[in-house]
Amino acid sequence: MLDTTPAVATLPPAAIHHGRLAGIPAGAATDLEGLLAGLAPQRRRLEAREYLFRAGQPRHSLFFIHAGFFKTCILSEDGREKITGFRMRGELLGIDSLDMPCYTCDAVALDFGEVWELPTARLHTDLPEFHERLTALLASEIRRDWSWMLALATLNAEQRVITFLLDLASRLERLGFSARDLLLRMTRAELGNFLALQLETVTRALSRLQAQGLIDVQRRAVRIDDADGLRRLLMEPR
Amino acid sequence: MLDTTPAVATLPPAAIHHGRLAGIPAGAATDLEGLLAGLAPQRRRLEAREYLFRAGQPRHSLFFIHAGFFKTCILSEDGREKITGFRMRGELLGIDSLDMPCYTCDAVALDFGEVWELPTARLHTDLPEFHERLTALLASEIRRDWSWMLALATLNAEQRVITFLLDLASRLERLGFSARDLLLRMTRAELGNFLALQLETVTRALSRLQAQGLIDVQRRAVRIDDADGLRRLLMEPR
DNA sequence: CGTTGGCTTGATACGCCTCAATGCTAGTGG
DNA sequence: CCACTAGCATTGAGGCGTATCAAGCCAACG
Repeated sequence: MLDTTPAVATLPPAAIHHGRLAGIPAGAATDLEGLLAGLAPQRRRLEAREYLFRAGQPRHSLFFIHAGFFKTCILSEDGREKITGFRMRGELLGIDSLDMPCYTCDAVALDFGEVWELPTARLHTDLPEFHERLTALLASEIRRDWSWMLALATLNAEQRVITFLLDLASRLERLGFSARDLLLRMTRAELGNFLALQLETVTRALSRLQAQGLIDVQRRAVRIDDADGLRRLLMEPR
Repeated sequence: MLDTTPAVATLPPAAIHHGRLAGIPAGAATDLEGLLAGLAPQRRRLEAREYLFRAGQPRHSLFFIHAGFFKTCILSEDGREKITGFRMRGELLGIDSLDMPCYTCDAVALDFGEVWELPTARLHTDLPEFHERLTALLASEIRRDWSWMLALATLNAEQRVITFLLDLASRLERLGFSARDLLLRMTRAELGNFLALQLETVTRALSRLQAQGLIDVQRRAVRIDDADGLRRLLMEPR
């Protein structure tokens, strides 16, 4: 039987971020969390595929992700869609529309999730020092986006998938989870959308990496067997 | 003889942003400009291809573009490069590294240029209300990046070039210049880099659009003859 | 007037997309 | 407990769009 929590098999129960709501992680708190907890924010739980907000809805709050995985995506007038990022615990949703009356992207839970609602009005009055943090978060989102733009423009399909896996691994590790055992919360189609590839191409890339013995793929469960081998492939011309 | 200022042929001399330094534009000021002029900032002039700053250099200032065109680009460890944007009068350079001790991208003048140096320390003390503006600028840079990520991921070569031309036209128009007569300040290679295409592909796309009578290309001078025709091509599947 | 950097065009190759079929897993209801 | 189903993932075959390589062109400049 496939364990649904491969990423945390070796970690204390407190670190479990998978499983149902009982398993809300207590460990691996970010420093942001302590700051925001002082506001006693409204908490909101979401089910898989539930929208936290949609582009166009009036915006009054930011949301701190306390548990779960989210995607943010934008939609053009003619229906083209792009996932702009996969967001996890410790990140904020809604900062891209801080200066707007309405949200400018959709935020969707990929799994269950819990967010803390942070009305921007209250942030202003109760937590003025937070403004500084917000600037830093905005700037780092820009750098992150640029870095993905670079990756999508200069790497081939296999290299993009590798970049995604290594990025996910390092983010999970920073939260206290295993950097070897990943559980992808998104479909191949969503991954392809984010990486500007077709879902079949993602599948093929994963299969090829597995054939080379670098990773092990069991549908959404990916084990990284040879991170250095993956990094070596990133160095190749294209 | 090719006029080097085709974009402004029908505009008053004050609006000329091309030509040599004598032609620094007086018109089309952004509201930011008035705010910043009060600081009596240090001015700096740059020649074509001159670096305003490079990634890794200690960062103390933002720069307001008073005249000229710039590109910002990032470089990966293994030498892959990506132009993250072309910046013009009224925009700020350096906001992406606001929270860092060093710049995280290169900023290069594509032509002559004049910038106003804004030491962040002074901004804090002398212009506290600017913080709000900065947040808005950061958020809108994120949305702009996302919008380009969408374009690069979902449009074909020709459509990307069209999107670039229409975007440039509208930005120039907002500054008070012609939206029909564009003068590209970047090489085909730079344009290709930005659009995630090879320079030959950019050339071919421009040639094809010209063959359809939608634009007229004379090297860097591009005249938009049928903007609606261009927009119609954007709607097609891909 | 030669040189240089940038632009254009052509021929060919190749990586990814597209379309189609099959497989796998989890969930559902008999 | 076992069909049955629905959704997602995998694999294959073939076509297409862009990259690559190569040659020639053009304008600017010393």
